[in-house]
Formats: sequence, C-alpha cells, structure tokens
Amino acid sequence: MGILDNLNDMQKKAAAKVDGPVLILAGAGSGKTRTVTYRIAHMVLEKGISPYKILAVTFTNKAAKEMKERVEAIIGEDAGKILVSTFHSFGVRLLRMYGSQLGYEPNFNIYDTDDQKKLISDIMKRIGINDKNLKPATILGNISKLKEDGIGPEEIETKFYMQNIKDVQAVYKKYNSALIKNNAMDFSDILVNTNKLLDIPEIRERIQERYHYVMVDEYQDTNNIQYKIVNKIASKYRNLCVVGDEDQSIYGFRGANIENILNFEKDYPDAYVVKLEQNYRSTENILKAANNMIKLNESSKGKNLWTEKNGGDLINMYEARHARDESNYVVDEIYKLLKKGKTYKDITILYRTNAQSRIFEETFIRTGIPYKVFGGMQFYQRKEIKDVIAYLNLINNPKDGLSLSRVINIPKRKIGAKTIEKLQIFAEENDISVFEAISKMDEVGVPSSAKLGLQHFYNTISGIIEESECLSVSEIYDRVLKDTGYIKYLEIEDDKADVRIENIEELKNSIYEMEKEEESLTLSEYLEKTSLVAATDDLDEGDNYVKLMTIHNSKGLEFPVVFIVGMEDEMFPSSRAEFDPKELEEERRLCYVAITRAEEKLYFCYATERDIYGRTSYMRQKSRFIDEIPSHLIEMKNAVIERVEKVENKMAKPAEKIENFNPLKAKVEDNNSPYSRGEKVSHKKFGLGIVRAVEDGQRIVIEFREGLKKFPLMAADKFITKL
DNA sequence: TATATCGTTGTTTTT
DNA sequence: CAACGATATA
Repeated sequence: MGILDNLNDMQKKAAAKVDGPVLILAGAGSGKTRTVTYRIAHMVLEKGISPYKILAVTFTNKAAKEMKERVEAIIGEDAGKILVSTFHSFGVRLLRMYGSQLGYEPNFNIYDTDDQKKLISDIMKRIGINDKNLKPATILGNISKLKEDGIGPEEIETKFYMQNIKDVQAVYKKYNSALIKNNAMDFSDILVNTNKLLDIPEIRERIQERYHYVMVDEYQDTNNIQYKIVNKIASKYRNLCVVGDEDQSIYGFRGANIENILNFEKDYPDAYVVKLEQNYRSTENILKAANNMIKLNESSKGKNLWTEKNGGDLINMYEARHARDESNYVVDEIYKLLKKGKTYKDITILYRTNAQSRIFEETFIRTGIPYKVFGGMQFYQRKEIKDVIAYLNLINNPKDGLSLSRVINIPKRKIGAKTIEKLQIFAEENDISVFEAISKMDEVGVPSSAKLGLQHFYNTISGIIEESECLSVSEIYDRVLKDTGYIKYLEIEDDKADVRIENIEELKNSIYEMEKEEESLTLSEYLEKTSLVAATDDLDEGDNYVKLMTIHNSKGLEFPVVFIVGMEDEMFPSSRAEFDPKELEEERRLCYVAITRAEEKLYFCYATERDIYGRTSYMRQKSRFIDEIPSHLIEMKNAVIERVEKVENKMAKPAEKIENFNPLKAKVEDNNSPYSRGEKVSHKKFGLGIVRAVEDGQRIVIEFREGLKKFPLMAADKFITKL
C-alpha cells in the first residue's frame, strides 16, 4: 500500500511518473491539486528525493499556500523545504540575490500598474507628447508586450505594426532608464530579469543543480517569458512536469500563450501525457453544459469530463427586466437557498467586469446579506494606502523618485509641480537621486517658498531611514504616520477622512498579522508581499459571506452555488471580442471556467436593460453562450412579461421611455433590413450607436450615448453610416 | 501655486 | 456615473 493508492488510476499514472517530461492535462475539477500534492509526497517519501530539490510554481499565492499545506499534511515538516512559489515571487527571490549583476540593488521596489502609468505619463509630459489618442495605458500595454517578447527600445523595428511607434520607442527608452535609476522593477521586469539571470551560465547552473524537479501549475496561462524561465531551469535534468487545461486559458490579454501547453509534446517528444477526465466537483448536468460549450472551440483538444454525480439540478436561468431586478432576483434566490440549508459562504456571484459588483453590493447592503467583493478596486490601490506605501517605498529605497514625487507634497508642504520638476532635472543632470537633490536645494535653485517644506521633508525621511535598521515594519509605519502628520492631514483636507483613516488602521493590522507569521519581516519583504498579492489570496473558505468576483479571479476555486450574472451579449462575450474569432474563443473558455466552478447549482442571469455609464442601455440580448448550451439542461424561470409587471410596480425609478416605444413589442430582427441587431453605426449628430431593433421593416431603433432614437428606415442612410 | 469648475471620456479581464 | 484633464481665477 503506497501513498499513491489514494488516487484514481489516471491520477496515479500522472503522479508515479517522476522522471522526465510529463504533461498532465487536467480537466476542471479533476483533482489536479490532489494529484500534484501526492506526486510530491511520493517523490519525497517513496523515491527518496530531497525536498530541497523540488520547485513548484503556481499562479497565485493562495494556490502556493494551499499546495504547501496539503503536502505538509502528508509528509510533515519536510514540506517547508520544498519551494512552492509564484513566478513573480520566485523571480524576486532570485533577483534579490543576484540582481546586482543586472545593476539593481537588493532593496529594489516593485511598481504596480498605477505606478507604471504615472511614470509613463510623467515621461510623456517631459518629452512633450500630448497626442490625445495616445494614452499612458496604451503605451504601457505596448511596452509590456515588447518587454516580454524580449524586444528592447533599441530593437523596435518598423516591421512591428504599432501606431505612433516613434513615441512608444522614446517613452520606452526613458521609462526603462527611469526604472533603473529608481532601483525599481515593474511586473514584466521581474520576469524578464529573472530570465536574464538564467542566461548567466554560473547562475543558471546553480539553479539547475538546486532544482532537479520542476513542476508548473496552470501551464496554459504561462506567457512567453515564463515559458523561457521554466524551460531554462528544467533543460538540464528534464524533469519537468506541467499541469494545465487548454480549455481554461483565459489570460491571453496579458500575454499568456496557449501554444505553450498545446506544443508541449513538440517541445518534449518523449513527454509522458496523462489526461484527467473524471470530475469530482460538479453534477452531470453542469458538466454537460460545460462540455457542450467548449467543444465549439477550435483550440480545444477535446476531452470529455465525466462524473459519478448523475443528474443534478437543471441550470436555472432568469431574464430580468433591468439589472436592478437581476440583483433582486439573486437575493430572492439566496433566501430560498438559505431555507434549503445552504449558508452564505456556499454562494458566489461571478461576473465579467468589476463594475458589475456595484449593484449587487447596493442590493446586499439594503437587504442585509453579508458579502465580500474580491478584486476590483483593491485595498492596496486606495489613495491613502498608496500614500503610506509610497512613504515606506521611499524609506526602503531612497532612489525611488516616483514614490518620492507622490508624497513630497502630501501633507501639503508648499512644494509644487515646478519645484519637483527642477529637482528631477537637477538629479538627472548630476546623476543623483531626487532625494539626494533635495539636500542640494541651494544648488538646484528652488523657490524660497518651498525651502522650508523641502527641508522638513528631507529631515523626516532621512531621520526614519537612519533608524529603520533597528525598527520593525510596524514601528517604521508608526513613525511615518507620526512624523509626517498624515492622519491630521486627512482630517483637515479630506472629506472621506473617516473611511480613509479606517483603512489605514486596517493596513496596520495587516502588518501585525504578517509580523506574527514572520517575526523578522523586513521592510523590503513586506513591500514585496503587498505588491504581489492577488485578489483572492485572502479568501478564507470558513468566512460566512456571499463572495463576489470576476470570473478571472474565480479560476482554481469551486463553490456549491454559482450565479453567473450579466449573461448578455456585449457584456459577455465582451463587445471587444465579438469580431475576433480568437478572442471569442477566449471568452468562451472564460465561460467554461465560470460554469465549471459550480458544484451543485448553477444560475444564469441577464437583464434586458442595464445602466451603463449612468445611461440606460435597452433591449439587451441574452448571451450567445446561453444558446450554446442544450436547452434541455436549462430551466427558464420567468417569462419576461410576467416579470415586467411585477417589477414596474415596485421599481422606485421607472425605466426611461421614449414616445410610443415598447421594447417588448418591437421586432428585434428583420432579415430584409440592411441593418441587423447589435450592429455598430455612426450618426452625424449623435455619434456612435448600436442598432437595437428594426420595427416592421419601417423604422430602425438605435441606441446612442444620449438614449434611444428612432429613424425611418428609408431615410436612415442619409444620417447613418455602418462601421 | 492652489483651488474651482467645466467638459470629456471610458469599461474588459490582472500577476 | 465617475475620474481625469484642461482652463480659469484667486
């Protein structure tokens, strides 16, 4: 009786094959984590492999933590010797040790997306790019892509199709050198530089010798640079085990390359391939829905998930008149579920975009349902938190000019944009940090009104830096608040002071928590953790509340009851994916992920009206994905008419109406019409619009920014152009 | 330099 | 609806 007898036949095969390249194609809910943890346990306990030799890479900290705990439950404290880490944490770890070879100091800071955008917009201003069509976010997207494809600013060739290539190139160059000057890395740098380190023969060999066995989870979501990193480390001993599911590849937009998993057998012709198809999570009906949908994807290699949980409830579908009604319906259903013995923590609401959480939050607050939103405007992105973190960043790494410029005038010290610019220019010309430039403010020639504030700022920060060596993170944190008077500043200047101060308290608690777990937590480590947290890292299955999150954030999780809301065309699939077959496939995979999160009960909801940008969008259609599921698996709950009456009676704010227009009676499609529903058009006066209906072949209804408009079809061509 | 007010514009998805 | 930027004014 060995450890692996706890697994089913296929899982056992996957876990027993320890040497050489292994590809585990693990369908949703097929016991992937179980297989991998038993595989590791088998390696250590039965194969005599040193746990130090094992590296397991996961996608989130939560997954890493869970894997470590589950291995520990089988093999005991030896589990602590295995390195289970995310790509980014692994990279940072390496870069703290060897980053000096690339010109970084070990206390480098990590910039998140907001920091990156700020830096880029500063650079754009400085070099005088004020093209309205060229937003920092766009340039950032280009830069990240180039970086991760290994293309430096010098190497951009005209063959790359990219608008404003010259501007991108100029910003890219400055951006990179600014990061280095600031002793900072962005998310891409962490991966790119890790890869660079592995190109240094001594380091590569050291790592290869350290980790004879490499495992990668969620391999379908690795990007090109992660692919390089993994394959470099594993190239010597070739003990590479990758686990994934091509049908769950949903991060294409950030560079994930589904080809990595599809081509594994080409990369390693001797790969041992195992498919895990028995699903332990969901009922038969839920799985059938998922299977039927995903088989429409060309990217799908084809697999057939099966389960012993025969039958099960049908998928419950509800058409709401308005998004408000949708959330009310969900609340009604939650109450029913509670009566049937479910608790709040069994229930999760999934949606395509973060903005959708809002209406549910309002409804849950009104009805007293406990809930928690994961992701979205994250804790660490809030203004007050970013301010305090910026102070800590600056103390950790005084070269960080970006963090400096964020807080130099917060609280107000009479230091304006002009003064900061002068300091920046001086710093650049003399090749020193901005912080150092402050100490030479007489040479810089700052306005005399700013001098006192600058001096004060400088003294405060350098005072804390001097002492920081012998202070804990929470002590440094206290010093920052006290010495800068930040709380007082909020009380005086900020009308949301109470909430912000509460958040700052919460930040302090989180520091305490971390220090409890790790006594010798350094400032640098703390900051690293805060920049690499994922939305669901702090999800605790024990807490009793309804969970709300995007489908992306739900990957790897499972819940007894799942509501997938906003199942409307233009929302899901996203309007941006409509015309691109590849993106549509990714949306479909996303839907597949959503469906396969559910264990027992699955709901689809959509609304025919919904407020978007403060305006109502009418006649929204149910998602095409719903039609891809066999109708006998779906139970339609309410006919729209019946519901409309009910809702109109209780709606506080009736939906806007245009004269003589009844959305319910309007003919939605007309095959003889030159226009079709959902088509995007442009109008001379009203701008962009979407065709909502063609009435009796006579009139066309178009939704514009300022609402619905009707035109006689005959005259439409004069004003309207198809896009 | 700091604030007030108006107008524009946008929304996928995230480590 | 917000968040952000540009412009005006103290």
